[in-house]
Amino acid sequence: MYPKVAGDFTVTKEPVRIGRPPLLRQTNAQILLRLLREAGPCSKADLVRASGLSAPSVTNVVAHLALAGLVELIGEGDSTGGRPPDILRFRAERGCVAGVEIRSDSLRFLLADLDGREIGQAGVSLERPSSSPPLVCKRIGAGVRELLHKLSQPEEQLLELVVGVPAIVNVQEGMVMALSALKDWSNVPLGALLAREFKCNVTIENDTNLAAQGEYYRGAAQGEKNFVFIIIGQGVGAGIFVNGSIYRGSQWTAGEIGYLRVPNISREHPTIHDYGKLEKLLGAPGILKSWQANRRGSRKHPQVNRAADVFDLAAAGNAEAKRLLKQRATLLADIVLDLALILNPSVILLGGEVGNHPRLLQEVEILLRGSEFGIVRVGLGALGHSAVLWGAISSALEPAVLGLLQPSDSTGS
Amino acid sequence: MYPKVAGDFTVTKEPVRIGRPPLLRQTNAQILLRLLREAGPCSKADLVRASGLSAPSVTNVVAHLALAGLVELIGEGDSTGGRPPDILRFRAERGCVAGVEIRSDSLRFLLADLDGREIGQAGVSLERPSSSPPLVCKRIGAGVRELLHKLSQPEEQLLELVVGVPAIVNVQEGMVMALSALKDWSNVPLGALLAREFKCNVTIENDTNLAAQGEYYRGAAQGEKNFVFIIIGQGVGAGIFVNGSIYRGSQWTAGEIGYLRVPNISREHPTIHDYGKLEKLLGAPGILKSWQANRRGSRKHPQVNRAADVFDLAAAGNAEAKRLLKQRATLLADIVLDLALILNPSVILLGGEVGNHPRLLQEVEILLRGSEFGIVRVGLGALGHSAVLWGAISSALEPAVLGLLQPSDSTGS
DNA sequence: AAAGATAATTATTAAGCATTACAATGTATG
DNA sequence: CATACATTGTAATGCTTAATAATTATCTTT
Repeated sequence: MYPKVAGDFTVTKEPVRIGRPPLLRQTNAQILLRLLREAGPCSKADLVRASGLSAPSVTNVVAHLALAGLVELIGEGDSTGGRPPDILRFRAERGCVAGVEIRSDSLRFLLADLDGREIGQAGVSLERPSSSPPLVCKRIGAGVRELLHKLSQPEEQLLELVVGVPAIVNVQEGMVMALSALKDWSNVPLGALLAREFKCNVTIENDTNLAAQGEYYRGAAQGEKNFVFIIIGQGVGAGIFVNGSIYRGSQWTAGEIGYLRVPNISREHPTIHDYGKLEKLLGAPGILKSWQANRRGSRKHPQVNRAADVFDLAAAGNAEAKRLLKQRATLLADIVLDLALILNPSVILLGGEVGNHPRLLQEVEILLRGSEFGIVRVGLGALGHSAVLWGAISSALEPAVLGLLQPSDSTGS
Repeated sequence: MYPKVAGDFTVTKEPVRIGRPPLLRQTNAQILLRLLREAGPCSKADLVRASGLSAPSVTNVVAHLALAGLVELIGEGDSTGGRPPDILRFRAERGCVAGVEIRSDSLRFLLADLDGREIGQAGVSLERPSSSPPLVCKRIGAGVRELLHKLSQPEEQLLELVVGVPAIVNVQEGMVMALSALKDWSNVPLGALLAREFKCNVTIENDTNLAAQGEYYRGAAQGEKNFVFIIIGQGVGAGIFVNGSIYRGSQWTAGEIGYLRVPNISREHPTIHDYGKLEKLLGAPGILKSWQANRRGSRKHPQVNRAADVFDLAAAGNAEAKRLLKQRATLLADIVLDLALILNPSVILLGGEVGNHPRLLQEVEILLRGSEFGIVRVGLGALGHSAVLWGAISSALEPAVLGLLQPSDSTGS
């Protein structure tokens, strides 16, 4: 009497996350592991109180976690009037994760255990500034392997690798889509290339996004679920955090604020292979250029090497430098206000060679004073150059641990 | 040997979502119900195939759903070579949800069943433009009750009420924080006030956010997980969708783009109780004011009543109107580009009395042509005035159905 | 009319958590 | 120093839920 509709179901895309019995223990294993990692070593009884699970369940889950090598007993604790507890510990040495930062002229590596504690660092410089993708992959493979070996970590220990690239990145497919600095880095399947070098999972991510993640993980944005990290160095970019995680947009280009139209910026159409007008002014080269253009060789106009030197001169009282600083701060204040109005973040952090200067922050704060709307705390990033690597480590930790939890399904019983 | 750490756990904020046995059936009930609602009436066998669950489990879950009144048998279907299936149906009439829109001079009501199908509409005008909160609450109570009665829905049928307000809203606490139009609407606990009128759950939300939700639900943004809906009427505001849901920011003020600093806007500090400079230009009053200021009573400058009339004149070829249109379109194009650069949405929709004009869209599209960056599809909202109400209905549906699913826990057995 | 196919139900088995009972090992106290 | 009491952890049993297998019901096909 009613038409068949079975066919409609075949279009269901995902396999549907069904609730089978093992789901319960997996869920509880995640919860107990998280509690253990957050609270540090503790007893099963502590976990019982913290989780709300019954004691036998905790015992059962802990046994499975121990079998997966994620947890171990480290002896007895002090008694509090009864049987002394067996103290459990998260085995952070069960595996390690690696963060890689690709810069225009060098590579940086950071290795950390499953608690996110640094095991070792390394770096190599790329002889030619614009090396080809396959060569960079080889260098990354060699660099990470060397670091592992130096720290006597067998290669199987490496569970997750996250790479930060100064480019627009399709994270899902591991594709580097466009890189303003290097022309031959368009549509490079970096994830696939690196997957050949390592057996572990490889993730490619935009470096600015990772820097924001790093500040969230152990920098100036801890606990801030919605914030923006503006990085001003050679170019200008922003990492946007929304609901506690990186926001990438619909085509992976969120946060490309180098082309923003703010007051005092002439209108022009953004193009991919060139810096935006705003970026040209606010970036380090733009500041140096402006300084040199006005330079008359006097003592009031000393030679400088870095953009930050100009700001230092301003701090020292140099009038011309102060004028330049104020001009750039005005630009930045407009960006900050626009971001605050659109996104209403709890804080906007400044970073990068230019952005990390205290005097610049101070000027911006003065310019923003008096607003009733778009109020936002502005601050400096706390991690400096290492923000990207720590963001990579941070992104790698969760999938690494989850990966170790899944096989416990098959090893069960 | 090791210090006690039990105390650390007491600071754990949430009660922790533990995995107890009932979780499984709840999860599966949600999944089956979603499948049934998406695919329309079907048999248990169809659900078995679609979900991956076993037939007995489906039978069990369906029995519970039927007990909760969410599902019913509507007879036998056609056989496909064997026993004819019992066709199941989602009982959309199990309850209803209401959407309310508070405008400066009127209230609008919309009632829908659990399938989101309209049951009825109503509206009342507020005699005084700035009515006090308690009075508005009474009007809402009376209006919704009257509508329910007219449609012979018992009051217990109403499961969820969502109210859209043209103000900044703390959704979590149901507080109307600030309303630029009405001065006495600061820090009004509208949620608490309305909770006295109705026994069901009440949610307060910003009207622009709800309008975006509406366009996502059944308008021009269906399937767009990241988009922005710009509404230009009296003022200017934006509803931001991120990862498939409303983004509200850290202090509920995301999308307040009326104060944005774009080119050709003089810098000023945003204040809460006044429109922003940009808002003053782009809003309907600003357009009318500009038109009237240049007006010389000639045939080339006819009297107009609405801002959209000016755009109509531009479409008809009036040179002065075309100039005005282009000027405003330039402003809007700057906003659109900035939003596209920061958020990289898949589409930006225009709506509201002014924003919904095709000629304005056309001009903006022309101005944005040529950009390689910040490319974004621009379009018009499809729902017009009813977007807010449909957004309210959309937001109400999920919690309403989930609310009916929970008690099935206690009614079990 | 008999055989085969599809739908739904009814045991039966397996996995997982809660409750209860109990063993192990301390502290507190007379 | 011996006993009572507190705390931790484990073992045994029962409840919830889902998967598997077997059974029944009903229709189509030959």
